[in-house]
Amino acid sequence: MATIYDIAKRTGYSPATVSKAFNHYSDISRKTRDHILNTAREMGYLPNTQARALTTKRSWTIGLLFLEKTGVGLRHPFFGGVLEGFKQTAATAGYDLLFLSKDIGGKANSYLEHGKMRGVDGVAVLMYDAMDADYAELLRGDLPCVVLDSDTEAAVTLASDNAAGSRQAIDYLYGLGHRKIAHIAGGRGTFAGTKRREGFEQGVSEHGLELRPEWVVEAHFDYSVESGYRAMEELLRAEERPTAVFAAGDNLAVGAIQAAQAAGLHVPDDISVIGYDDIELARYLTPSLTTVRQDMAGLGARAAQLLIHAIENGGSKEAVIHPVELVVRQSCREPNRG
Amino acid sequence: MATIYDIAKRTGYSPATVSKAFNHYSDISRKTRDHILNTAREMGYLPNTQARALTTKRSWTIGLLFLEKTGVGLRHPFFGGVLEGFKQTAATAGYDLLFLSKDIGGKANSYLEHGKMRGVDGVAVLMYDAMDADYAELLRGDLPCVVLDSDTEAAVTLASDNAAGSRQAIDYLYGLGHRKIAHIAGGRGTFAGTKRREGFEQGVSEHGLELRPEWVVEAHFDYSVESGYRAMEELLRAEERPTAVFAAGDNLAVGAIQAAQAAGLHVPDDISVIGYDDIELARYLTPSLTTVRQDMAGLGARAAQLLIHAIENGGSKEAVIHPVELVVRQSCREPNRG
DNA sequence: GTGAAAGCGCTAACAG
DNA sequence: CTGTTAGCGCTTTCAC
Repeated sequence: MATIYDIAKRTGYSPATVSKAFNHYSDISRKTRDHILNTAREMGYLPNTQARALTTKRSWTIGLLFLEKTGVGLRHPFFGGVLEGFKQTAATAGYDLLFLSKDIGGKANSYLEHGKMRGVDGVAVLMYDAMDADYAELLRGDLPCVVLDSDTEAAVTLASDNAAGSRQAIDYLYGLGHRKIAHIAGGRGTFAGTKRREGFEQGVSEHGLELRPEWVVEAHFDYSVESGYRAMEELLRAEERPTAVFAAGDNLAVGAIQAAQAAGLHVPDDISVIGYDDIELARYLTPSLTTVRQDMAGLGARAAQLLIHAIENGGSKEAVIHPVELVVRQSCREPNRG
Repeated sequence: MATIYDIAKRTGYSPATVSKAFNHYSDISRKTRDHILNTAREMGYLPNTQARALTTKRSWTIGLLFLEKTGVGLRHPFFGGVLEGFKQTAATAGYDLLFLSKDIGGKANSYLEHGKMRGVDGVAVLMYDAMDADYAELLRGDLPCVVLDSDTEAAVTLASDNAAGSRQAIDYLYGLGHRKIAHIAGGRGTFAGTKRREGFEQGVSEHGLELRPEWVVEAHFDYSVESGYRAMEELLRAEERPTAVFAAGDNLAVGAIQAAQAAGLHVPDDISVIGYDDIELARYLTPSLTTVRQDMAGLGARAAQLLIHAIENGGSKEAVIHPVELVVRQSCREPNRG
């Protein structure tokens, strides 16, 4: 691999001048620059980012944090969408993405250590476990961070408008005539889950509806179809059956619908179900799923912007809210007047 | 950040000795090593991987290649699963994962350039576009590569047993009594799609079944639900309607079922549908989807092993086949004898 | 067992 | 405008 020394030798300039040519320094003649750049191209020169990072203390790398528990993170369509948006925006700004783990071949022992060893410029926490001490350590550290769906004050924060989304869902169900509304919650320890539950409770109480404890069941925190299925089974054991269910995620809603059908109920005739996310499949289910759409790619892109801004300009630890949108399809209808 | 010089100063040893202590050199006394390691820990020392990579020419980084077209790669549950398995295995072996793009802030112009600039030790091609010249350039380059679902001879290759999977699907349908079997293919330019189509054709002809051209429709290469929907619409316009459809992906199958239902058909009573992948949702659909299961996490893990082996031992460009498994659920039944 | 010295490829003052 | 020098943090001969 050619180095700037090779180019220097070939062009007759010094390595320093060659370096300047690549870094768009102004104090270099246009002619010299072109000459250098051209021969660099001829020689197939590629800058060595490691060497550059060593002196500049800037790696142009962003660390990515996902929950490491199996089946939770990358497998979920929501995070796939977010990651895609994030990656796109980061790449355009010149940043590469590197996954952070706490145990990388036994070398690093925490996310923070891993990030520092690798010299990442910042880290994006796309999914976290609030119970995880390593996550807290990371936020305490001095790396710029953006955290998705969190309310930490230790970092820039980006959340989808969980409260408003839940409210819209409840308002919609209420508008259809539902008075017995249940909730499949996203699991404690999940910021989004908590916010959506709060939104649910608030909506229900503002409409003066009854809020039965047995109408709120907590799914496992993985937002999986299976968790939704189980939660719905539990819901259906309630003394009085709700006429509508607001699930804190589309996967949960899918499981819920499945469980309802397995119990001999028809959705939406016997029970309405509304989800949250708007995953690709939502529109193709039977019945197609009414849900609160999160702009996944947009969230990812915004997260990347926020992090990059924090990296490049420092700046405050703001908390940004990203809007959501109710998507009406066919899994809800007016309740049975039976 | 503490460096080995700081540790050297503090312990009284030289930087060279400190370095040796970390790298498990044998010519260093146990006592010295422990002393160095302990004070390193006290000082919160973390090795700088960039500096190390600069001298060793080894970054312990693997480049990851996904199709960059929106909505195709990361969003697909199959790749989420594969990536998860890959990540896990790579991390255990001490490798970090970095996404490769062809245009990183206008600096690199191809995957190969990007990988070389970053000094990755190898690259995993998890999804590719055979038409993409940059992909070909990458394989021609001197970086160790593993390619998923490909038959290139320029790299280690790992494919799920597409032929056998398709055969199992066809055999199963035949066994149920189907004689008019259609195929929604995964799109030209996709190795897996091609193999599955071949498996289909072979199975059909070996059973002596009619192979009508209008019973094979090519979906868009993105394996999306929408593509499946469109393909099924086309299939249903055929002069004679098939009694069963083998779709080259679960997403395609979901779309196909949806389209069938929209056309007033009942699955599986009027038409059977079988998929390929076994995504999480498959079991929760109505009807639950009979499909050919790919071991996503296993594929990812195996891909990582193969690549790491190639990196560390060089070795031949073998082609590995990963087994699949038919999962019978409720989207297929014996054809209507009407 | 240990250390001195050189070098990986690049950038950042500072001179000229 | 261009070049000299020093150094980023680490590893690697090769002496001792």
